[in-house]
Amino acid sequence: MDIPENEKRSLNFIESIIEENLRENKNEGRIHLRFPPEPNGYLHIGHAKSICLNFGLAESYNGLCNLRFDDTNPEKEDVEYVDSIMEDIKWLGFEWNDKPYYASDYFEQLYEWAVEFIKQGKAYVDDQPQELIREQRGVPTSPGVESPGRKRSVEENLKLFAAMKNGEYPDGSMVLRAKVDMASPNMHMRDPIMYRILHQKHHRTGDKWNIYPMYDWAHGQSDFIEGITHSVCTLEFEVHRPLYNWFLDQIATTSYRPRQIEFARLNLSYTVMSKRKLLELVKDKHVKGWDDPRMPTISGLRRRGYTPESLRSFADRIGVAKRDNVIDVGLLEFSVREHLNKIAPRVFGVLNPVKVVITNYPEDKVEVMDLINNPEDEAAGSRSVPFTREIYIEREDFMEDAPKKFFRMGPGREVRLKGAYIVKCEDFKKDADGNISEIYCTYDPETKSGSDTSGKKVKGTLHWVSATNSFDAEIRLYDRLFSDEDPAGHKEVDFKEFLNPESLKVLSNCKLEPSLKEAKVGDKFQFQRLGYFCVDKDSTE
RNA sequence: UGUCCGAUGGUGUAAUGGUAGCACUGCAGAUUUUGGUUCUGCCGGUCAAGGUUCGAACCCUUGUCGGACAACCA
Repeated sequence: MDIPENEKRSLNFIESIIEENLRENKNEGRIHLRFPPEPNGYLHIGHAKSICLNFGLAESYNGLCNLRFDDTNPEKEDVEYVDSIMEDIKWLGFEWNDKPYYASDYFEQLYEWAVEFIKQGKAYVDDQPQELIREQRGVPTSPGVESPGRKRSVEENLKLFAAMKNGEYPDGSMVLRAKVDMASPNMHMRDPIMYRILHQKHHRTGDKWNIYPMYDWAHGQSDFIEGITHSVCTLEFEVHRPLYNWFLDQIATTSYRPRQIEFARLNLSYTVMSKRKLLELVKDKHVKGWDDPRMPTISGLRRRGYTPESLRSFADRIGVAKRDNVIDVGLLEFSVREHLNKIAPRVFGVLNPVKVVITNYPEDKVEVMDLINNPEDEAAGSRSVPFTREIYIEREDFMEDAPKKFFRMGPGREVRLKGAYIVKCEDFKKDADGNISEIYCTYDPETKSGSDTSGKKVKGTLHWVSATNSFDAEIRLYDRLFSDEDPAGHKEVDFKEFLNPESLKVLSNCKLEPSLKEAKVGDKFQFQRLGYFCVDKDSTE
């Protein structure tokens, strides 16, 4: 990376740690990260932050980044999620090292290590009821009490553990616990559970296992097996770190150690981020699926028209630190607009049309106007837009009694039709309900766009679409899903109470310029003076 | 009454003992055939009190506030 010294970006705290480790040649100077999603839901913008962080760190330090599915809880996990996760990471533009890894691939090794633990007296089977174990663990402010299982002989433990594995006991009847310290002020050190009995089919290992490792026993060991050097996770795992290190110290035989580093997860205003709540929105049909354009999922944002670039620049902008944060959702929205402004072709679309008749324009004439596609990008070229006697403009662009600051059309006012002529409103007609039904204008032939010889200056420029050379389309207007800044932050009120009833508006009678006929699913456009739109996957001819 | 973590404008994030900067937002203006974009300017901040030091956002102490931890979830 060739960054001039004076423009050198300052390091975030994780980069500082990495550079320090590089200087001291820790782990032979290797940099190896991993992104470890549990395949129990779709990835959201918070995961995008983590993906950009982990894969980005690997990129900038010439290291590697594994994709590892943390699939140790078959009750919640599914291949559907595995597939969507891989798709989202690829779409974001990152490549994982080698192949997708799975914690479930290490079940055998984990089991062997556990047996070793038992032999060394570092683990024991506890057959007490779950409630009792929980009770004995105590509370953070006072020590727990030791389980009678602690005194079980190695032989007995070995026998019991093998029987657990062989499916001889029912779910929940026994666990394997590490013998650490029941008096530790850190709850995670109070003889943590390493294995539970679960007669549950796993999406990869099938019926092979009747016991499954817990997070703490699986995660650090997986890092270790894969040679991970920096294991980046979110703040809530901070208290797990002593246990993470303790387990590693028991199994490591060299100085190599992965190091767990915690950062603050992303919070976004006006949205919910927990997988549980997102799942609830999907299940209760408040949205049309995980990829509903209002969802903060990566697939939802993609469908909404976000680009990978915009998400990556967003991730850059929000930074990485350890303090809790709430990012203004406006910053995310800014990031797409910023990118789309540069790449999206400008087109004309009239969402809420009202007809305008240009009375002095020949009835059958069709003039082909040449319009610039993108003022931000000369290479984008231009396109043809037909201009005719009858056109549509936006209903909101006409006002019968217009105030001074209203620069658009009104009786007696002149405005420019962008890329065409300056027209003057001469008259209008209303229907029985008092709505404007038709507007009558005259145009000035001297004012043709690009060859204007009139010298006229007008305040307003409107977009328009030919009434005879356009087509109808359904347009969906999306707004924020929640009307409250922190929908999940109210103890007494369910977050769903804050659902924005106006988050989706479907407009059916919109008029689009002919060039849009060619548009394909995923294509993004700026409807001039309106905003950005993209072709949805369920679009029809 | 425990342990751990954190605290810089409205929101994020830099400054790592030496001029508190950047981005978003907001406000004002300029340009503009998008009330867009772009450009310029402005508003606005070191949680508190002590200490160390020539000098502290930064180091120390105490306090305050916020968060995490008591699933056979991750």
